Amino acid sequence: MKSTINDVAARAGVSIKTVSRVINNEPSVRPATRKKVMDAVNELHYQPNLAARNLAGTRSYTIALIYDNPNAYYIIDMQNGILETCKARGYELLIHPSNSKSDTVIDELRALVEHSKVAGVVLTPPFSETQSVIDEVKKLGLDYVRIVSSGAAEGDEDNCIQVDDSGAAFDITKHLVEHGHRRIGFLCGGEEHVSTHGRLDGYKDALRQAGIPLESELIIPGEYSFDSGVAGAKALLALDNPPTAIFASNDEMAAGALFAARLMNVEIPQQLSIVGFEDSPFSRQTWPKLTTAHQPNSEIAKCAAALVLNKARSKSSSESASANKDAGIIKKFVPELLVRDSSGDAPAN
Amino acid sequence: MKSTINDVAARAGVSIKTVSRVINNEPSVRPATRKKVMDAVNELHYQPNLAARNLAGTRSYTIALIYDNPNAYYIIDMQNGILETCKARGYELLIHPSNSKSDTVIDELRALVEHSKVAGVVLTPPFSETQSVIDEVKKLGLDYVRIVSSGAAEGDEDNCIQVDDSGAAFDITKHLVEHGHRRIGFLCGGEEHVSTHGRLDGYKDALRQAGIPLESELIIPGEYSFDSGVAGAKALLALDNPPTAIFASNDEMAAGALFAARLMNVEIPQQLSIVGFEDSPFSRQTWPKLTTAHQPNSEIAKCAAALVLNKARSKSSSESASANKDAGIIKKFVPELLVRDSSGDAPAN
DNA sequence: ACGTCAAATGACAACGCTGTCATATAGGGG
DNA sequence: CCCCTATATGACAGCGTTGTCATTTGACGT
Repeated sequence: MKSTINDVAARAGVSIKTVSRVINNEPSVRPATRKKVMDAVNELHYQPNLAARNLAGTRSYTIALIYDNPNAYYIIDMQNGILETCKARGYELLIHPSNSKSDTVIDELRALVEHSKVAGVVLTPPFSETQSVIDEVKKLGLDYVRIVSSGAAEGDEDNCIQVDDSGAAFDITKHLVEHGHRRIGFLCGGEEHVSTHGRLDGYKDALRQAGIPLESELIIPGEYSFDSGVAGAKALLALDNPPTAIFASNDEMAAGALFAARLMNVEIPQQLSIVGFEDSPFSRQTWPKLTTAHQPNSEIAKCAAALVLNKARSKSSSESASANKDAGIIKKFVPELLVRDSSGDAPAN
Repeated sequence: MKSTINDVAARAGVSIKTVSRVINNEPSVRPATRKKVMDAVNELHYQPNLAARNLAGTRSYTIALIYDNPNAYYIIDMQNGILETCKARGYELLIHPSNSKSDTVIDELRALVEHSKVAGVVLTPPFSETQSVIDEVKKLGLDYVRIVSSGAAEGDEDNCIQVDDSGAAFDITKHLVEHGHRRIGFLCGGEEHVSTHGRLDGYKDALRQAGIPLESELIIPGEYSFDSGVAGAKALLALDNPPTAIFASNDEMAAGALFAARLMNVEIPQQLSIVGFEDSPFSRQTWPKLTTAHQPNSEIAKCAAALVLNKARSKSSSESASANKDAGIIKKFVPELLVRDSSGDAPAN
């Protein structure tokens, strides 16, 4: 039933080693031979056995995704993106949810390496932005890719897929400014997230460029949660001179802001514009639907996976040195403004 | 660094086969020997190599989770539950999102079996309730567990973890009745889901038991989406004699109903009670927070995984026949009523 | 003390593949 | 046409475990 390398070798009339060479894209195989083998492979629908490969080779055919994120939609998108790349290249995905509060990741990482061979890991925030984790991964000699907010890429750009939070926040703010808003409230995400700072920076930059003075009373601390969105919006709307627009650091907070507005009988978007960030399914279920910034998570994941796989592969010397193998891998994403119904012109006043 | 079975054998002063026997819980090992081996295992932190096991044995140490569900929270819960069981028992999880619209699952299932050995699969709705998929899984001789709405368990109870939708819906409806509601609207989920019918049945049963006549105008077809919740609630509230409570088939629809109510200036829960189902994160982000039925998804997943593993294991004859190995595995769950703020006494009238 | 037999243990091949190293083969220069 | 060399191919040994089957051990009855 399941054909092995031996079957292929027999059918192609070569040794199993030659088959191995072909399926691993190693050099030193005559084109004619390569074709014979490929034909046999196709006829038999041969697929190399992963367990055997992992056992025999120095390379591994498994990568791990390390995460701890309460946002299920984000994780699912990540998984799907990585899975796509893995499937295409014959790798396996090991998913590894962990807890960023306790320090167990480090140990788990070690176990992962010792226990089953892992070719590389994809780290998502907050692990991707935690120095101790990064250090350990390096120490273990693992190939890795970090998905991070641009600010956290530092001198490690080669191993990062960046998300340009400040750029996207700039765009969003600019969108509001262009609609005549001059007083724009900003609801911050959690202090500990790098993205929080990036988004705030983008907001500030856009105001500065538009010549609008920063007003600290309009910047409210928060923590990426619905409740903090409600609270923040209430605070803003209670000001003597309330803003005509609110930029919430993510969709969940924006949904909270929307509710606060409804509560206080403020019409959206006629009296107040509200925008979010992330384009989570949330943003389509509020009413009105949220203007937000779309973050192509599964595309990001696909690129991250492709990047780790290339890293892992390039270490295997027998590999034919393909020149620009990283072609097509986008390393910096800027979430795109998505105008929906929760934002509009500033009230005539 | 990474210790192998050989290291353990050497340290314990036995052959590797004996070590193998011990770690696989096979009979015919003297207690004293077993202890020696276990000591060595612990001292060396020995973990059997999965690739080798998969390669050598007839058993496999990988199970797959097959799913196609837009609800990311549900999937994540499932994954976490299964992962917990797997980790505890030294298995690996292969996640396999698929598309229920196209018929590719069947082929993918075949590939899964041929390609990498898989000990068993956990099927979630809708695959778990699709006959062609179930048939194929059986044909492939795979061990499987289906997570299904009770109605779909038929004569296959041994392979099912059931969720008692009708029972939970009964409880929810009863809760409303006990608060004096006599006219209760029901927003249906999608026709194609078995759970839709189960939930509706529970609603009907509760009314019947309370001696409340069924009124077809109060039962609105829908499809488990926010929009359909909005539409359904609007329709109900527009009736000449509108209901005093609305039972939405899931939280998303309930959120929609909440919005429709706000729109029409209906106070919740003073003028109208609204309840959902599922206890998704949604239900805590609406305002007021939703009364709903809590479905312990990760617990369900844990049991499902334990069940497949037991099945897979029992086929290995060398296994010491542990009597009631399925002890502790719950095979029928009834989601539990969770009263929050969106439901209350029927208006005095 | 001895034979008996089930229970306990071990030797060894095999799983499907890759890495190493030896061997064969094809061109190119004399 | 032969030798040399680079290139192409193959033989074979592992990787860490389990399955099979042979061998040893110990408890028991005599």
